[in-house]
Amino acid sequence: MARGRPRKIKPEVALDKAMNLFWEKGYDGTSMNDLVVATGMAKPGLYAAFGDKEQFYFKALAHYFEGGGQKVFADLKNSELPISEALSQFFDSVMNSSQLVQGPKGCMLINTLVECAHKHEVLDGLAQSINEKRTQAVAACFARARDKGEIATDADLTALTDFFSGQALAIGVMGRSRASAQSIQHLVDVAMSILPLSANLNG
Amino acid sequence: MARGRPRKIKPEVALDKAMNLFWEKGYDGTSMNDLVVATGMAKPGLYAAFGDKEQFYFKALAHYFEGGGQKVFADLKNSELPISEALSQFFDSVMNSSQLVQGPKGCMLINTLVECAHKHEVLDGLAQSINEKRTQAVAACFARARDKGEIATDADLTALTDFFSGQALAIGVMGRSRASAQSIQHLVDVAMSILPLSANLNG
DNA sequence: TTAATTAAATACCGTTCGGTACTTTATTTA
DNA sequence: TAAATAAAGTACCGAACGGTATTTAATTAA
Repeated sequence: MARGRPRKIKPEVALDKAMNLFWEKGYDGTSMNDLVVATGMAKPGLYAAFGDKEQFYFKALAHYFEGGGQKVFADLKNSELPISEALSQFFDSVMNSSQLVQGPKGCMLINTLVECAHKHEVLDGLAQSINEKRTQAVAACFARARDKGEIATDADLTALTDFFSGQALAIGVMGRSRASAQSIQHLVDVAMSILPLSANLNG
Repeated sequence: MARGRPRKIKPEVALDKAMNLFWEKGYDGTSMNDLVVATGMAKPGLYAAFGDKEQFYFKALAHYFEGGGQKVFADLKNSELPISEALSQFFDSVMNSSQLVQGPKGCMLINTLVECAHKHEVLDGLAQSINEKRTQAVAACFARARDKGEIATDADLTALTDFFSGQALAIGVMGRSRASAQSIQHLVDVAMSILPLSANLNG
């Protein structure tokens, strides 16, 4: 066993609680004292475990991605389902995450891009990288669909990718601003109705 | 003429400069001292003219709406153009405003919804109200198009409204996070390609 | 049982925050 | 020219901020 006084709180548990607080209240809106209360760790312990506030937020955002988007994006990228079903599953995941009834609202990535990425180079780098991963997952999904003959060969896959990837941004803002579940579903339904337009009619 | 020492700065000019600063740096990211520097007014003058920080931001957001969205929404609502052209103009305006090369980035309404609306009831009220006005303008546009016979009578206008109104949210986040103009244009192009699906084929 | 180790806990640092009291200056009216 | 008015300018308030030095408590290795 490790020497010295044992930890009262597992750092991974503290990080998860910190993530939820940053998610809900944002970077500037969350003070280190708020984090002390939320995690149960004393302030010097937080600095020892996670570094300064910027590094702490960075780790919280990385944890957010690892606990959610990473798998969702991989599922989309690797799905063997028809593209309409793969995208439906993707949007279901995005909606579920952005509309949690209790706890933080919206998408922490989008909150970061809007609130604080432009002021913290390090956070901007991570946020942009996660943002690109989502777009790349959608792109991979369309490339696969084209290879499988589901999509017309003359369809503009880049434009379709930008469109479907961008819908996640709208969903995140709607979740954050407590739009009705119905209106979010409407947005997704209409967006999905694009797909038949691009279908390979010879397939 | 007014008695007493004359104003060094016109309040309307100061409000416009304050709006730009709030737009760029957000509520928590903008300090009263920042506003003193940006407006050229001393701090007690700001409080006398605009109230406390929350009231100041409220007036800045209202000014933002009056100087942009209000006209854009009215144009969309009252446009006699075919709906495809009316919506194209609407999206052009939204893109232009969200992609300003110099100055604030993104859409101040969306920045407000994401960053601070949930923490300030008064700001939330105004932001929600502007948000609804955009959706109502899109709805009015579709209702008119239906009355003119441009849209199939069985089309789901509510869903189409939520979809097109929601695209503005995606555009705002993309502008804020410095997405390429091309990717934003892609999103709009694909979204607009929805319209023929809803067209009245007998019209 | 003692020394070494590690974390908890407290108390504090200088800075910046939103907000205001007070003094000074410029102008109009009497 | 004197009184009244209104804004500018300065200086400051207590509180909260991010961050840290120091002491205390709990555990393991010797």
